[in-house]
Amino acid sequence: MTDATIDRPVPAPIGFSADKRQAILAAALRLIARLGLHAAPMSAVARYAGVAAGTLYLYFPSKEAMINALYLQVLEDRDRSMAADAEGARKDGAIGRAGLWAFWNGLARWHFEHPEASSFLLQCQSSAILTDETREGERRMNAEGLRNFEQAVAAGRLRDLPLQVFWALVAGPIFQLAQMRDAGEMEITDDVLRSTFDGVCRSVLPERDVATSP
Amino acid sequence: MTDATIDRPVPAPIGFSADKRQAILAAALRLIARLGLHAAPMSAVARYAGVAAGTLYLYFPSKEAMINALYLQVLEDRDRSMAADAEGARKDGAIGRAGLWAFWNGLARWHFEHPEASSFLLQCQSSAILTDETREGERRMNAEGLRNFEQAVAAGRLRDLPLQVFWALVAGPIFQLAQMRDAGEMEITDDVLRSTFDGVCRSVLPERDVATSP
DNA sequence: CTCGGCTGAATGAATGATCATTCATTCATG
DNA sequence: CATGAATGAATGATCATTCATTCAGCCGAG
Repeated sequence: MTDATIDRPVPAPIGFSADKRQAILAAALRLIARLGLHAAPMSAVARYAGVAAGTLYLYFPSKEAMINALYLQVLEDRDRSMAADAEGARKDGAIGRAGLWAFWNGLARWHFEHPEASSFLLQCQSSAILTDETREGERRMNAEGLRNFEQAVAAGRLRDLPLQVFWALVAGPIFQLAQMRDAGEMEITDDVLRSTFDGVCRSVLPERDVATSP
Repeated sequence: MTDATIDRPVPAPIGFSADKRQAILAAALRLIARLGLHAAPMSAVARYAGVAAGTLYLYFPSKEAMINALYLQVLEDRDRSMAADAEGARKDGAIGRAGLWAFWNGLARWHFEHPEASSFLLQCQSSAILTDETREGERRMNAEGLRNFEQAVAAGRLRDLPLQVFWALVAGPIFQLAQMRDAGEMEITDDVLRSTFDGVCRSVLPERDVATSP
């Protein structure tokens, strides 16, 4: 038993087949969005993913772990999508109304174009199912955004607000619209997005930047 | 069997003992807030309420019905509390910054002073457990507020926004703060409330009213 | 005032259903 | 043939819900 025998003790570091893992997560997402976190049995996830029940446990140690993994993956998808949308608003963080639009619209559009993922996120966030580790992972993901935020505040390109107040004012309305949409209480039109964004600008931008452009 | 025999076919119209019914609902609220909608078994609700498991079913036909009843009751509590807080802002609907403060602060304070009830509401709203009937009941409860809103818009005391956008801008930030608080990510101080409210004013009040008072 | 029986709220052990999870077995692949 | 991913029936645990039984309080008769 030399040191060399310790090489790659586990052949596949994450899962066996990335496709299958993905199919499982996609099935879980759909079912949880449709039925709710409570009423989505693992057996149904397996059936929907086209695998046997036991297979789920080759990829995830438990249902809770699967949901937590899915949560982080959905967050990553959202971040990636927002980063792509923000291609225009470049580098240094030229906030102002246009920069905020790039950020806000990216977040809003993702939530409205991915209703299942959006519903899943909102359910997880208010359900005591996320572990401390997952919440820690989320915090780490947001570190860069936090840095940009502080920079923008320091440069006077955002009103001087605590980060959490900023997030509540910027993201809170989006999540609220998403929830009303999920409840079938409204449809999200471009007009709704525009007028909500206009309100958000007034709440977090310095006055001189509010009216910069439609 | 005359018509007279039909008198009072059921002695107690709602439940048997209002106290016991209340104890059950209070227990359900605490447990669901602490453990989450999924992990709150009826047996635990019964134990916590100091009654036997079977007793729950003398007061509610099912767990789902119990949760829906609790949801409507919590909404009524919140409305009552907000109405009491708004004693100052009287009659006609003198909105402006002061009137909005009466409304917004009432809503916000209730959510921060009743963390269990607040958490319960947020869980229900994103979990597909509310029936159409319950949602209809909620809509009926909000009818008066809707009328006041339309009046205020017509009188130019609120910016001309669709109702849902208004609600997203006013309530969305509160719910987001409540959720971050529930996740242990922040503490709600008076400063946080003040600066959030300031942002909300900018987003929904006409400019002339934004700076009326702190 | 007292006693015996009656009512129906309350009980909690039992039931049946549903799940998450396991593991002996299968089978495709190298 | 050997490996190990995949299977899916079986397991054990947990629940929501039921129902036969209990018993506290009430009422009419004596």
